Amino acid sequence: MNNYTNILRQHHLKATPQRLEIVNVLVSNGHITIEKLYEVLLKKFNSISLATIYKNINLMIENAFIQEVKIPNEKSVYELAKEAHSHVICRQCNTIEDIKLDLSQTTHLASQTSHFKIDKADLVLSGLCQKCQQL
Amino acid sequence: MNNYTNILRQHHLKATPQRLEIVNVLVSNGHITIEKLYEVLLKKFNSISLATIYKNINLMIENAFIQEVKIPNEKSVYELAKEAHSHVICRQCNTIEDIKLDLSQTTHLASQTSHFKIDKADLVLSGLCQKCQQL
DNA sequence: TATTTATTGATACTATAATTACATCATAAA
DNA sequence: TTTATGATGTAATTATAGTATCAATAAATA
Repeated sequence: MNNYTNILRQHHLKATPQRLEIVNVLVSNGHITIEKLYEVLLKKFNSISLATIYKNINLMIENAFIQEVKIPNEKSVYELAKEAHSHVICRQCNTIEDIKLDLSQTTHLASQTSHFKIDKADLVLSGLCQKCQQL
Repeated sequence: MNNYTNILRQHHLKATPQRLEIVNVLVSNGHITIEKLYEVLLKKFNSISLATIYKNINLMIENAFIQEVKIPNEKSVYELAKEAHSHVICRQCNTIEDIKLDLSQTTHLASQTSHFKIDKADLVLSGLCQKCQQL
């Protein structure tokens, strides 16, 4: 029983090979679209169904195991749930990286000016990654 | 010739009644989905076509006259293009407000840690608006 | 005000995204 | 190892989003 089996069970999800592979892909790729996830899983399970992907992604979201990340001008990607963080995306190659930034000052200031009680900050920074800057 | 006519012409768009109303709705509502925009325009033009909405929204985006805003867990909304700003959304009533925040420190820091050349920051803050806090 | 050119609305269509039903099969727990 | 429960794959289906065509019409300009 590998370690992803435990993670899945903790979220009340049976550890099927398909799910283990989804987790595996999320751990290694980090951020992925439904479409791409299907494509990748097809390599391992040549008869996997898109319905299975959708059913699992939805279940995992319900169980707060993964979360959707909306990217300006792009399709949504999914990532394993973890502590709050922001994202950096390269507009050239679409690489997405997590980045830990302290936004407490910003949200505090925003609370004051807007009179909203703010408890979440979704930040997506766009630009060029190191590689693409050199091209 | 009202003032929206000029704005449209400056963006090389003929000032049709439908377009003037789209601008009008964007100015007063601030942020709106395609769906809702269609709904609202139908009140004024009872035979307006959804195709007209799409054609205009796309044209206006191409002409950098309006822009799409992606909101976590919600449909995209459209707003008039203006100087960079962030958004605050109420998770209860879905009200969206613009907010001007200085993110230069944050993006500068992010550039250093990520080695990305960052030129854009999309920030969506979520919480409860003043009204919904009281309910 | 006549002419050119773009826009509109109607309709049909295409594309993409997501869900359902159900028989078969696998996992987890007894 | 057996059984109950839940997951999978297939296929059909529904939902949602967006585009193309084109005749009629309106806006801009000369």
